[in-house]
Amino acid sequence: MIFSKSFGYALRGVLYIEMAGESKSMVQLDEIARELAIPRHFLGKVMKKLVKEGVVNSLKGPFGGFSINEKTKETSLLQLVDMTGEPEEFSSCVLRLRKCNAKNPCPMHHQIESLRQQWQTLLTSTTIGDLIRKDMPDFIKSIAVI
Amino acid sequence: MIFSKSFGYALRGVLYIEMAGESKSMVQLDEIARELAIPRHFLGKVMKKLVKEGVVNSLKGPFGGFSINEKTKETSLLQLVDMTGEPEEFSSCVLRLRKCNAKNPCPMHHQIESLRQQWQTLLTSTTIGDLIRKDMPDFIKSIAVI
DNA sequence: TGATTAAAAGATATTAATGTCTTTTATTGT
DNA sequence: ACAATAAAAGACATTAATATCTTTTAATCA
Repeated sequence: MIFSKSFGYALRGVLYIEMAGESKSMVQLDEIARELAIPRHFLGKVMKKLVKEGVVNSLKGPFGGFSINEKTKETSLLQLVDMTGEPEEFSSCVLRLRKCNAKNPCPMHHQIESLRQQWQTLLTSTTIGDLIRKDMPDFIKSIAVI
Repeated sequence: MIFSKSFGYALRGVLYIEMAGESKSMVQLDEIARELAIPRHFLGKVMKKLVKEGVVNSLKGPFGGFSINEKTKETSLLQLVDMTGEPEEFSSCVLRLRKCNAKNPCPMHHQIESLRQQWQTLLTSTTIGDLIRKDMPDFIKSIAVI
């Protein structure tokens, strides 16, 4: 496993807001949680973080809910990973060896470092908007419930 | 984070047994845990699994401890990952999207699949013996305590 | 046989991630 | 102001990974 459930919830949640927001201004937690089969209150906490970070907007009260903003589509997956609190992710030696770094590399350091770089690049260069643009029709199925 | 602590303990533990075993026939849990700064009893449980899988040998009683066997150096890192119980690892979509597979791929499916493949290949083709052979002198520092 | 040693096994504790439930706060319309 | 709505916030429960402690089992030696 690479990403936390929280990350998956955040990503699918934002994507759902993007999609459902095309036909209405506000998308409510109830609907998102129901359609994506995500625990409602837990999703609420995850979304709260994204609101604090400015990735999506929210409004309380009647006709309230969540909506996308200028930042939403520009947000990279790596940012989303950070916001949903992956503790260190790729920071230390994935083999969990000590004192492993470029100067004193473990035997697999360079190979792993290459993969890590590719992975990091992919996550940094891919934005939420990219995911929307690519192949929307099939993709809609991907974020929905099983 | 990619691998569990258990995996790291297992790998460092086996490597320590390999190294320390050069000068004595049996390496004891006490010594391994102390030198690698790993919780003793927890390491014991991890090592127990490896013994059950035949990756290392163990002997109870005085002059007992752990020792390597024919299988030790041939064991791949992927096998070690499995033995230390990563639940699913790379099995489903890392973005945690549903219904994501080769036929109905999520937008990042192919890029991620490529990285996953590289990673899997690396873990499958690298054995514990490989880690020992590569650059032992510096490497010894890597598995030891901070 | 009995004492000692060390792994194996079992029971329990801690911690972080996840999940659930209740209360509070902000917004809207009457 | 009041009722209704929906997110925010807080309290608590569950689960899995990790950690600790105790008891049991197997081996050695005197």
